[in-house]
Amino acid sequence: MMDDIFEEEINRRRIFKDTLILSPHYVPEELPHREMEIRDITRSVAPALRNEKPSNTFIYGKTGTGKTCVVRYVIRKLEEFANNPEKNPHGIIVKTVYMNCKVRDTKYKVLLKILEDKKLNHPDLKNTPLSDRPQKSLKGMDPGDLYDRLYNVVNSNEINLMLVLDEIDMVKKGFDDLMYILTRINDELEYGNVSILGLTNDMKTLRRMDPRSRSTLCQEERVFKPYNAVQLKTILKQRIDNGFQEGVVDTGVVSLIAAFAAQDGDARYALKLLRKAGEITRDVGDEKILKKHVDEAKDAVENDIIAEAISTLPEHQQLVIYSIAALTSRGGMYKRLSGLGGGDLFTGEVYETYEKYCKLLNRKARTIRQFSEYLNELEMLGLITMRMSGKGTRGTTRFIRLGYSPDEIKSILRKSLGLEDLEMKTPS
DNA sequence: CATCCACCGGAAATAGGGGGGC
DNA sequence: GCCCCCCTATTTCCGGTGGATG
Repeated sequence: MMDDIFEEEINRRRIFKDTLILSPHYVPEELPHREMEIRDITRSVAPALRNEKPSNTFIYGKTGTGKTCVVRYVIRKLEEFANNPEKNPHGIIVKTVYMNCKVRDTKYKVLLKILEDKKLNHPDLKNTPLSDRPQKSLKGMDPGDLYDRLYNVVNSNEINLMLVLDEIDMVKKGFDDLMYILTRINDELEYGNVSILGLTNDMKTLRRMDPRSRSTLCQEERVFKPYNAVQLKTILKQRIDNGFQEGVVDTGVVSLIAAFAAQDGDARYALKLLRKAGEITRDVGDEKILKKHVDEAKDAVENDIIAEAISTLPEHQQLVIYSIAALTSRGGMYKRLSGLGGGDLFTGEVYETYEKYCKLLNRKARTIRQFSEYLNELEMLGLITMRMSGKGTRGTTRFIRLGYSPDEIKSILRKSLGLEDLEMKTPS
């Protein structure tokens, strides 16, 4: 009897139906407004089913425009097709390896990931890369050997191998060499082939690329446009139907979320907002999502994004950004000198502060050369912005400015750096 | 105009963690 | 165990750069 009351209560306040559907990695069965892109990429990839090498394809689109989703969808379908004996009576072998180059950021790591992938070490295959390695790792092997292993497994099994390199712009070391290796292997292979799908959200990638790498990678190009508000609404509705209980999300709320996300055309952001708004609604015990929940969710999501970015940074980069935050709230030299309200800092003063925090925490400070790299990386992450000094300063320096509120950043970092008790002793 | 400043960023050198092969 | 190779991260070296200074 009491259980009934509990259950009734639980059901009444139930907001979600299936949170998995709202997770960022979920690939739905239907991808609204990407039908054309799916068709194009399927066409690019399909020759593999005839044992022909697909064109290497370069896909550009800002975050949240569905690149990863579409590509994963297509390669999943491709493999399903290839693994179905009725549809693929000749048993043509198609393998796809997906990787995110944020983690595999060098030629070597990319090669390792390919060779250690389960799909290339399947027991049905001959000459698998790991067959003579009891420790199941190829770390430390010479790149020439890695190349031979790749050649052998592809050649002796006549594999149509498709590599998906997501965030390909993050490959810094050996990118051109990697592209070269992957083209050369096609020339040398007697059977099978290797093709590349490269995804990026950074247009500058193309400019930076060696022309030869570019022509290798960009045999075909696709651009994904940002979603508009109407399209975002369809996407949200689709997830709401399966992810939320009925009646929890009104159309007004959908429009509101779509409008926020339409500024960048970012579907991932829209889904994050939706999910967060649902969580907030559930936690306060309301029955449906209200406008105020969405507003609150917006702040929370933005905060989460920064907190996530900062807390996964290496320690020294955390120290750098902490120094910037500390100086920003204290004013910085520019403000002191000019009396203007700008929050800009000089490279030099930030470095000095960084050194002081290092001393405080008994860490060895990196040299200024390395420090300068850290600044560049922080800028790429959007945590700070920099511009070259113009008139009014001595020499060339960079003005550094925090992208977010210094207090937020300090409080996130104080814990992870263990600065809580030491803060008072900070030298000025 | 010469020179200095304060920093930038490429390249080579070095350190340190693994591993192979004998 | 020894010698050598590879990888990554960091330091060292050094030739710029754009403006300020005198």
